[in-house]
Amino acid sequence: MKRDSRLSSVLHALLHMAERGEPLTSEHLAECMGTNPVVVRRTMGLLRNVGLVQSAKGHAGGWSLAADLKAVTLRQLHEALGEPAVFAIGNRNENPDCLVEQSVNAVLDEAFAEAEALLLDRFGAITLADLSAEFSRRHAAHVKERKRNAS
Amino acid sequence: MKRDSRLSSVLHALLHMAERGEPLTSEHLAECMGTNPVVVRRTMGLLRNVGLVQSAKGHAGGWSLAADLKAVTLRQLHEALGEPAVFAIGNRNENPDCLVEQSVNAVLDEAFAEAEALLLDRFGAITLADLSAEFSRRHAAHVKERKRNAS
DNA sequence: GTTTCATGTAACTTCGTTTATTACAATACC
DNA sequence: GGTATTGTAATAAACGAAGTTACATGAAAC
Repeated sequence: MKRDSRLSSVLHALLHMAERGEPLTSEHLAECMGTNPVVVRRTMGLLRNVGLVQSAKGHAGGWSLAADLKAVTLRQLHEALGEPAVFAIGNRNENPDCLVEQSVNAVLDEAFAEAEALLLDRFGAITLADLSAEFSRRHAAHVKERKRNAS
Repeated sequence: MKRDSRLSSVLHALLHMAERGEPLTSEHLAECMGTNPVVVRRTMGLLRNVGLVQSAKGHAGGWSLAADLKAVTLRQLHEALGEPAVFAIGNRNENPDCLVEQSVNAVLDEAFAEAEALLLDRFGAITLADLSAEFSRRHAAHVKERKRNAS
């Protein structure tokens, strides 16, 4: 089953944008994410629709953040991407006549709903600032490690 | 995103098998599930591999339950099906060099792991007997409703 | 023992979805 | 004006899941 990795992609892109501070072109982002500039524009366009980023054409144009890192949650991003299906597993038929299947669906749906609620709740509690902090932590550890190896 | 509905399918099939008590052919099951006999054999074969059902060739052959309804959990079935990916969302690259992406992955993975643990936990607590009971409840309600409408 | 019914399984095809690509219009800056 | 960049439609490619065909195997009926 092929997974939707757009959330992961945009997070990657947004953090790079936050690091840099100047607009990054679709081409640059595409290269750094191993994809295509048009795909980047399509995806980032969804974030622009809800005001999370802005884009500029022409010289020195590109994409830049339009919101405070502390104010953007993963849940917002998930919603901006159109709330794609969370699960790769599901019912065969959502509205079956068969009572057996209806029973199966009801029980499965409940379990899925709980797990989805938990996930979205977690997403709602994680901000871009949290991710940025996680990066800083890893970056510091990385630098320290490199230093140790060099000496 | 296309979902893997095999868990839903096999539950449907297993409950029908439990209702009937006699072996059901792949063809019968396929018809009642809106699919193909070969697909049924492929899928049920996975359950046979772990001893949950048995199959018989020839006249009066077919598929029948080989375990107690109370002893079979959804989690076992999920495992028997090869533990297919639960989520339709995931990381773009599981082992990136980029520290930014590593940070993103780490945070996302943690959230997914929690939600998956919850789901599998729920699956572990639901048996075929529970589903059968749910069906009986719905069946009784259905019969009652039909009676009421007829009078 | 031959016919019929059913599973077992490999190989192939079809289908739907997602992603990538091409192409070109629109716009901003120098 | 020329160049860099986004915006977007249309198309192609890639992929995986499901469906299908074909045939071998085995068990029961007659």
